[in-house]
Amino acid sequence: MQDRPTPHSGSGESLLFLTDEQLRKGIEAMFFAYRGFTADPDRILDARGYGRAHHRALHFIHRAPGTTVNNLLAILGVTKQSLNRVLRSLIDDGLVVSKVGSKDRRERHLSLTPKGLELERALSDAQRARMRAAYRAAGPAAVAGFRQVLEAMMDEEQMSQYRALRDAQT
Amino acid sequence: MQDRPTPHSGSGESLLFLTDEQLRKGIEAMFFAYRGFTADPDRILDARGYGRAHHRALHFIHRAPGTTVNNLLAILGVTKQSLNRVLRSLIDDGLVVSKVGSKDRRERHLSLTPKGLELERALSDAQRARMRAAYRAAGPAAVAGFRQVLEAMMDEEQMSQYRALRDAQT
DNA sequence: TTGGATAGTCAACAAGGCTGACTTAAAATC
DNA sequence: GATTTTAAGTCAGCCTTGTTGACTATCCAA
Repeated sequence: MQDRPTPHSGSGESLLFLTDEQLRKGIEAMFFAYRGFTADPDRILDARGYGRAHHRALHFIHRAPGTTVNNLLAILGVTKQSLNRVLRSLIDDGLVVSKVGSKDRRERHLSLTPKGLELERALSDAQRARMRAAYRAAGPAAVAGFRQVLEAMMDEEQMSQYRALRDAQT
Repeated sequence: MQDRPTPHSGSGESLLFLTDEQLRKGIEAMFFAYRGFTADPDRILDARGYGRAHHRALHFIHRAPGTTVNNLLAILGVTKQSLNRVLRSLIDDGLVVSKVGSKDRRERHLSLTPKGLELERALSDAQRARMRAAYRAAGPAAVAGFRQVLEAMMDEEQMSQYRALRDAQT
């Protein structure tokens, strides 16, 4: 395997631990871990005929009940039609309700029905359980580092969306 | 799920930081960070008419030159047809070569052409640059924690694939 | 009051997953 | 030597989820 001792990463200030080798391990860890991260919800979704896109919509509607379609669009970073299709099936199946805005009647305010809350709960329970197990196995110090690196990996845009959610509420 | 209390500090304290709130932040951090993680390669791929599937194939062929189709199938976790479609375009475009095995002539051994190496390099340079920036911003201790949590998040299967690649090498 | 901007919907298409059935060639086994 | 298994590839057809572009409804400001 041609992983020579970092031919081109040797900018003088480069810290000792930032070899291409180390970075590559981080990249691959991210790839495989993301698969684990989504595996449990994926199984639940699959059994009910939904996909990851439905999960994302449920998650963020749950997080910010009454949010508008446009809001959700920005957070999910997809196009209107992509979201609309997913939202349509969730609404038709009675998991999400869409209410015309009272102030601005162009807007639709989204929220979960009891049935939607139930599925969201099942999904997030599964995902939290895995996250909890990983956190416990790694310990508090590792968790802090984990979050720091993830946050440093985001774009400005993602960062501000993340921050808004992170600091909101509860 | 192995939710046994782990042998580190006091169990009271170790439970304290595992609130649903903390877990939720971790989940959302993972979601937004993964977007950042793939953003740069996605732009490069898009410009050349490829997708993430092509990136994954190039990455793992680069990592293990001479690997077989079956091998790649296992690592990527997709079906033959799915991989074949992607591989076909990479071969037709002259980025990947498929050579009949000399020992077992049923097998096809895959490797990158100079052109394939060039694209792989562009993609991994971009991804490494982001990872490097994140690592630098977070510091060595955070990086260790980052890797620990990610590894704890994998399934058994992913873990062994990851380990094989991690420990292989040079 | 009209013209532009904004929120949302709908139609049609593409990428990349999937399953299942089948072929070909080679290796392994009986 | 005949049979079975394995590796790879192919065809057909499906689904989800991404895309663009055109359209409707509503609001707001000139």
